[in-house]
Amino acid sequence: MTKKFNVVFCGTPDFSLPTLETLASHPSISIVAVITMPDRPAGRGQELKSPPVAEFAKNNDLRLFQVDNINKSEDVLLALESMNVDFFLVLAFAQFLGSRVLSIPKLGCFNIHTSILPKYRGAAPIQYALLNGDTSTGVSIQKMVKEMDAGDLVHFDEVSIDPIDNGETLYNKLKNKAAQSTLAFIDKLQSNTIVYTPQDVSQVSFAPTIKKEDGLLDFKNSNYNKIQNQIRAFDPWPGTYCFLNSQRLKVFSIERLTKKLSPGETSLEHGQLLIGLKDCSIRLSKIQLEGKKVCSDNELLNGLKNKGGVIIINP
RNA sequence: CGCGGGAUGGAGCAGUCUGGUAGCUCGUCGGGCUCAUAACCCGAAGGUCAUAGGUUCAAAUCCUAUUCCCGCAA
Repeated sequence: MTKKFNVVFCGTPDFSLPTLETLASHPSISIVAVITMPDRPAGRGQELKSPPVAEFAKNNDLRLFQVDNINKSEDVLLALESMNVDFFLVLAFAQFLGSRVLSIPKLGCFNIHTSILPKYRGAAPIQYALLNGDTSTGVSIQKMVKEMDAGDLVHFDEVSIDPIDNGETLYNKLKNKAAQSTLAFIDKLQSNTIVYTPQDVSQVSFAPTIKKEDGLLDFKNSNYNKIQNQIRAFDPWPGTYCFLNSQRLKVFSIERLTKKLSPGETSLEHGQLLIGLKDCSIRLSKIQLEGKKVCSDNELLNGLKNKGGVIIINP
């Protein structure tokens, strides 16, 4: 009879679901607890919403804890300490685990990270891979230590980044790959073939949290690749934007043109919205004015002819 | 009840404040001019003005309620 592992799963958004489902249906895994963030007001109506992981736990009768800060939740810590846990699996949890939590499970806490460590430690590895125009990234599983994303690697899988990938498609690729990597990791645990590989400290890079303002397009000081990668990386969140006569204008796709414009210069031709970059000029082909729907530059300009001129401003 | 914008021919928008004949830029269809064109000219079709009530001689416009879409914020 094979050993059955007692596992605690920590995660919050939909990103965690395939992996959680994989665990839940694995014959060698017994999920003894699921930890996630509390319900929060979300969306336009500010209605209280449960995180996807909480929904899953409720629907599958898993023991669920929803806490803001696990390190300060004494009752949860005591409960976890009494459970004879083999290991924690942490994926997109949005909380830091302190040393007391790390010491609870016998085998340790393992974190699934969406880059190949030591590259892109931090909160936004997916976006940074796209921002930098990387052609591949991956999923790492590391044994957690007190320093963020700095633990020994126990497993990793590579994932290719195609030119058409954006934040959403890469997110989905990695979401599913994380579940596969988890299976491979469990196999290693069962066969006792885990190798702990320290990270090469000289190769460390960081991917700090993305802020909404990071989506501001600076046409004047950017070249084509930078703008293109920015749009890819931040699609669909947080989105990229500039300003059209003081109104926010989201940019969804651009086209490269041979037309020569000086950096930052705007021009209207044949119903197209053009702007110069450092190395070429582009057309803003799919855009959205605040309060409006996504449409083409042509459609937007048709409507604007009833109003005034058009200027793109980058504050 | 977090803040704000919006719903008008197939598309994007004016018109609403100050009630009185449905308008603009496109697209579509037909014709003309071109070697030709995303060019230009002429003509045509196409709209229960989101929904339901109310006020009025008269409502896209004012009042009330509802539905849906979107930006911010998280």
